[in-house]
Amino acid sequence: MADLKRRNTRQKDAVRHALGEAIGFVSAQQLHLVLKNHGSTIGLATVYRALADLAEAGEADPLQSKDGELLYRACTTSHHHHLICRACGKTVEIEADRVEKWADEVASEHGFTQPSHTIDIFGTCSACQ
Amino acid sequence: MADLKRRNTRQKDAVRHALGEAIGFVSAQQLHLVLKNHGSTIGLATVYRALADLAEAGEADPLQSKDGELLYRACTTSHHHHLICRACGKTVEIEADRVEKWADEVASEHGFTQPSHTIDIFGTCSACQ
DNA sequence: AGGCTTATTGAGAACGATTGTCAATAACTG
DNA sequence: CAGTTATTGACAATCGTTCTCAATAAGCCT
Ligand SMILES: [Zn+2]
Ligand SMILES: [Zn+2]
Ligand SMILES: [Zn+2]
Ligand SMILES: [Zn+2]
Repeated sequence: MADLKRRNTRQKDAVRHALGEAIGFVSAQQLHLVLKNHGSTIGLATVYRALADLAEAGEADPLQSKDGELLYRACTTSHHHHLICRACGKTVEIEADRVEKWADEVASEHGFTQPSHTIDIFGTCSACQ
Repeated sequence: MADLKRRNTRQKDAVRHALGEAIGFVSAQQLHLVLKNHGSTIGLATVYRALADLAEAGEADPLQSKDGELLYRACTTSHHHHLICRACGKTVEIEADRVEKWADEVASEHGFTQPSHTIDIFGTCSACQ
């Protein structure tokens, strides 16, 4: 389990940048297409690996889409949740200590430890009515 | 769009029953294996179709697992959420009007309509510590 | 700058969950 | 019971993701 030394590569930076430009949550395949269209020769597997790394580093938030795809979004590092437009993907970050506390309380009330949670809100944004 | 007439089949009943026996959330493949082990000759595709039907009818709750699998559980028909043990899958149904209201308010505060949400709590249950 | 070590890349194969195809079967109707 | 057609089951096909592995290039040390 000797931790391996991470290297900074031009590819990982490209993924980070493309993710930052994206509007809402995007898939690895979408990002790969965008990068290709911009002239990059980056491989699809590399995009998958870079996104997984960014998510582990807290630089990206992962989201299981309704149809089983794994989507990512560039995010602030503090814990938060998302309000997502079903039509255009526009996303608002949500913070609510009350709900965080509620989730942990529910867990401990039932004798569950090491609580974590998944909370996402969906809707149609004002521009997409 | 002529709605087609649903038929009651022995296979769908078998899936419904097997789902009821299951401990927590289970996958179509798991149910298929269980049914096979009990002597059934049901096809895998049929299990997938039956579960999708049950979910649409509100008789089962779907859950996207962390690793992209679609899991199901026999549930009450009223709206609720789940507290799930990461180790053994034991599941507790949670109802909390406060949180329901909060989610809808967050949506409307940001101009989002037709709100819906995904809320799941995970932890390690007392038996699995 | 030059050379060494090894993490990272990219192309393609492999994988696993899910869905589509289609002839055979079996629910319902009357 | 006979006719209509929704449903079944075996298999192929799809799709997102991961694996494999030889080639490349970061980081490090002269
Ligand atoms: Zn929108
Ligand atoms: Zn939270
Ligand atoms: Zn448990
Ligand atoms: Zn709810």
